[in-house]
Amino acid sequence: MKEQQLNKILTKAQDICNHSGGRLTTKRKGILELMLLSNVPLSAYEITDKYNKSTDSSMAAMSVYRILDFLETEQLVHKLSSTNKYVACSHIACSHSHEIPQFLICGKCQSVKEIAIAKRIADELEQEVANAGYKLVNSQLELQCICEKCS
Amino acid sequence: MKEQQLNKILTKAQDICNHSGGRLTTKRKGILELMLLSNVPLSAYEITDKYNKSTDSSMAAMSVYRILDFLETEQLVHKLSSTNKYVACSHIACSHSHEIPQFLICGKCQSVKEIAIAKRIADELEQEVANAGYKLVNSQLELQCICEKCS
DNA sequence: AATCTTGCTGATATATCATATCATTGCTGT
DNA sequence: ACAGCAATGATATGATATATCAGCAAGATT
Repeated sequence: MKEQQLNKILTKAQDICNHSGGRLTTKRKGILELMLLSNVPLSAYEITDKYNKSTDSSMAAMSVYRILDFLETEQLVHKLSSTNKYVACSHIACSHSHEIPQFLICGKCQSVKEIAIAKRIADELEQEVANAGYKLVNSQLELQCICEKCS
Repeated sequence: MKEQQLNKILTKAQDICNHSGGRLTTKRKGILELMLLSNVPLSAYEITDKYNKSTDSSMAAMSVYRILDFLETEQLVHKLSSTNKYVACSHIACSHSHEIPQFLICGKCQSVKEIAIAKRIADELEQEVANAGYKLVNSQLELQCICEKCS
């Protein structure tokens, strides 16, 4: 990722936080930056290690979990519940409103692509769920895939 | 669940294991039965506790994990990776070949309904994934819902 | 500016989920 | 009966996540 692009995203993230009243502190920003620069999802403990190594700091994992909670609330990062890892949102700098995220997770290299599926499919899925008597509350999908490079 | 129905399922499970060369031992059968009788997915440690209470036994969690691995391989149980819990397959006694399971997980009461979505939707989903350059390897979906009773 | 309030972080403990490894038991086929 | 292999026991440890209370820092109120 180019530095210019990174800065643009971080600035937008700052805007989002300002707007919601949250504070994008130095540490929170540091965690977000680190996640934006990672090609793969990271566990909370991996994030902790990376952060501490990159800053000669010693933040506890506990703090990282709290910061991840915050960033999730601001929709700046997503948790992949199938792998217990976390990724930066791919669409922070996009102006359009956020779609419900869908993740393609490569089973070989662990890379993740965040896509938006056609609304029609999401609707059909919701209809199927409704047919079963249930109401869909969150259609975030985590799909186990093989990426282009690995296949 | 009626006892007659439970026995039918357990007999079918026995058949499946015989066919694959696996052994449905007393303990494995006990764990499967316990899971079939549960209305909600259970964690490995919850299964361990239930089993030990129901039999004055003291199986270690380690053994339960191994047994769950076995039962998963035989497709008698499924793991819900979004919640780290395990459920008995709803279709053990069905004669038709197994579809890829899709789970509707109630966010309030934790109950789970295992459904098969229309093949057309699955195909469309796969096509979208292909458009993104990825290849779908496992389309098991875990959908966060609210069930009829809870809504 | 001093104080207050709130939210952020530190620190520690503990709960929960999962795997590694080696020893022992017990079926199964010969 | 015996050898071989699958299943289980036993113990240790790693990985993920939450609870709780104390201290600190930034903006709000006076």
